[in-house]
Parts: sequence; C-alpha cells; structure tokens
Amino acid sequence: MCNMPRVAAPAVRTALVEAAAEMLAGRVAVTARSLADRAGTSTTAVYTHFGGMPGLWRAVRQEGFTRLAGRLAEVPRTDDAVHDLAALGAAYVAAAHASPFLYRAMFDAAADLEDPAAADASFSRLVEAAERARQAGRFSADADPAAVATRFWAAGHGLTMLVLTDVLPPEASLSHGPELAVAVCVAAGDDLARCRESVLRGWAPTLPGGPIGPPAQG
Amino acid sequence: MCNMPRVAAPAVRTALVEAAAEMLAGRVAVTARSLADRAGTSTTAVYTHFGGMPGLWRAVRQEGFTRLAGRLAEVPRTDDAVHDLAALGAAYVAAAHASPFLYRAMFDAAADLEDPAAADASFSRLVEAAERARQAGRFSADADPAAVATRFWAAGHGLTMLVLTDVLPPEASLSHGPELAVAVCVAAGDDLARCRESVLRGWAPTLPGGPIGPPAQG
DNA sequence: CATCGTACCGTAACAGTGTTACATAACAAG
DNA sequence: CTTGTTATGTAACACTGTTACGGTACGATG
Repeated sequence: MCNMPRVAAPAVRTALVEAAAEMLAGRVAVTARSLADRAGTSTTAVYTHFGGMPGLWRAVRQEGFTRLAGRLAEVPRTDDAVHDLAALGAAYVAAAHASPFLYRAMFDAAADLEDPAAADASFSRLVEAAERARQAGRFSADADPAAVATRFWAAGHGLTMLVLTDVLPPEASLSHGPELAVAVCVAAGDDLARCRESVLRGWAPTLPGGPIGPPAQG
Repeated sequence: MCNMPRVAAPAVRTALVEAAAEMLAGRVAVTARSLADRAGTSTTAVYTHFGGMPGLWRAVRQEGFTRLAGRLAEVPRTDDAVHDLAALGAAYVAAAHASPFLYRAMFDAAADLEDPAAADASFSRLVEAAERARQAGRFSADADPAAVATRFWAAGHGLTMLVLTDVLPPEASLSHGPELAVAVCVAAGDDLARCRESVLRGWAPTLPGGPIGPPAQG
C-alpha cells in the first residue's frame, strides 16, 4: 500500500524562477498566467511549487541573492584588504546595475528569505575584508568589522537604490561610490591617501565605462 | 452660454490623500474601493481628481515629500553648519521612522512627481548646510556642496531603507547614522574630533530613545 | 428668479489579477 | 496490472483597477 507518490519535477520549479527573472529583465509584468505561459506550464504549478505568488517572489529573491553571492565570490582576495573591500563594493554595484529590476525585487522584502545563507555569505565577505584591514593595521584596532561592513553596505545600497529609481543619474554610482567607500574606510581608521589609492584600484575594472552604463536590464 | 462649471471641491481630493496616508500608516491595503469608503466617496472620485490609482500614488508621494520638507524646515540654522547637517539627517531619519510605509511609498517612484519643489527644497537644505560648512572652513575649499549633500543623503537613505525593510534592526539607525554622517563630513575635510562633537550634538534630540523606536507607524 | 451647461459623483458593468475546487494524468510500489 | 498518491490543467471564484451611463449639484447667464 504505502506507495510513494509521483516525484515533483524540479525542472518546472527552476523554469518558473528563470522565466520570472527573464520577464523582470524584460520589463514585462510578471503575472501568474503570463509566467505560466512563458514557462510552458499552467498557473497551478506556481501553487504546487511555491504555494502562491508570494512564494514565487521569495524564490526569485533567493535566486537574486544567490547570483549576487556568486558575483562577489569571484572577487579575488589580495594583500590589500581595503582594495578588496572597494572591489567588492564595485562588483556589488555592477551586479545591481546589470539586473536593476531583480535588485529592486530582492530588496522589496529582503528579510523574508527561506535560506538567508546566500545573503549572509555576501555580507560576510565584507566583514572578512574589514577584519583583514583591521589586522593589517589599516583600520583602527577598535573598529568593529561588522559595523564597518554595515556602513559600507548601507551607503552603497542607498546610492544604488537612488540610481535605480532614477532619482540620481547613472553616473552617480561611479562618481559617488568610490568617494563613499573612501569616507567609510577613512572613518574606520585608514590613511586618506593610501585609502584613495586602494579604493581607486578596487574600482578600476568598473571605471572605464565598464558594465555599469549599458542597457542590459533585469 | 459660456457658463463656468461646478468648481471642483478640493475637500474630496485632500480627503482621499489623507485617507490613503492613514491607511498606509495602519498597514491596511489601499484599494480603490476601500479608499473611497474611508474617504466617504466613491471610486469615481479617484479618477476625476487623480486620473486613476497611479495618479493617487503620485499625490501621496507628493504629500510625503511636502511633509518631509516641513519637518526639515523646522530644523534651525546655527553657527555650526556641520551640526545643522547632522540635525537635518537626524530629522530625516526620524521622519522616515515615524511614517515608514509612507517613506517606502515615496521612494517607490520618487522620480515621478508632478511638482519636485518639495523634494528639491529638502535636498537644498542639505546643500546649503554643506555650503556654509565650506565657507566656514570646516570643509575643504574644493569640496562640492552638492556632491557632499548627495553622499550624505545616499548613505542616510540606504541605512533607512535597510532598517525599514527589516534587514537591519531599528537600533541600526542610531548606531550607524551618526557614524556615517561623521564619515562623510570628515571625508569632506572636517576635523575628526570637532566633527564628532558637532554630529553628536546634531543627533542629540533624537538619541535619548526619542521618536525612533516607538510603534507609531505610517 | 429661471435656465442652461458643465463636470462631479454614484451605480453597475468590464477586463484582468491571484487563488482554488475538481477531474485527469503520471508515476512509484506491491 | 492494480492501486494509491500527487502533479497538472481547466474552469470557476472573489477581488482589483477602470470606465460607460444617469443623476445631480453648482455657477454663470438672461
């Protein structure tokens, strides 16, 4: 008797999340029906796999944070921790600008994730870089790495959100991002001139007009 | 012949905006029907006065920025421009925490306002304070007041948004707000010790556990 | 004061949304 | 193959924003 039921096909789940991310990137409204059409299934699949549209959005946010964590994981660790901190900030801003609608959806309810591991991993990379900067003597001994990372993140998030909502022009990310990074790091104890040099090198791969400006959306 | 029509009653318009703000504060969903019920009219009024729900949201955002400008206008100008800048930041954060849902609605599409004067006025107060700090020798001569004000705002906005979306705990506003203010002002050229003193005095009215924590919502 | 024209306002309908009951089909176990 | 369990598709539900239609209040005109 005790038969195991038909196994849930995980392909449908990933197809739905992928379709949602694509539609988000294409500025097309993500409704249950249009999503089901694009994913090649029916609206019921949304309920069997996510329990409803809110559950789908949670999965989309989760996917967004996972992708972000992947981007940040690619940023290498060097001897200059302040450079690394700036490079992480640049990669963060670049990821947000590469998928602006996904980024906005992520922070619509960022606190509501079923698995915060990806978000924690991203933040931990900031904390780790701040900790290394402290141990290297760049930051003052009583500078709490978690606090510095939080301020670094808050400043970058605010600048990013103001740009993505068209309150500030796109250039603002490049003109104010490094300056804010320098401000937070110098406040943490770093030497101004040395900090400037590290931060500018950390932002360098992004600066040449890199992956920020283009019309790639999502 | 050429008769002037019945004059549009502005009372209905304000009643609708007020009702929307109240419902936003009460965490109750703002739909065309529930809004009309609460305002004592019908859904049609939304279309005659705002052209539709998006128009209503624009009016609500406009009202939010007007209230914010009023709050900032109450912040006095003193001899210490850095103190004033910090006080403006504290008032800004306090206003956001006093009406969190209104603040989030404001920045859902902050760039889409029919009259940006209120938003410009708020930002101009920051620029003016930065300009006075520069003229007083607190900021370096080549520090662009508008750029400093933008960074100040971006940092405060990011911190505020992360708190309002429950990503950071409520205490984060008080623990990181002043620190970010100091970071931006010192980066603009101010002396660290002097800046700390000015900023802490500027935040003082908010610090005692003031209007940040309470359950007043909106 | 009577009249008229304007445009606000309320009712009822429309299209579209998320959601769910039901029947069907697909799969794993005995 | 039979059986039990569950994913799926269809069609309906309640709700949303929106709009056509009459009724009505209002101000200007004669």
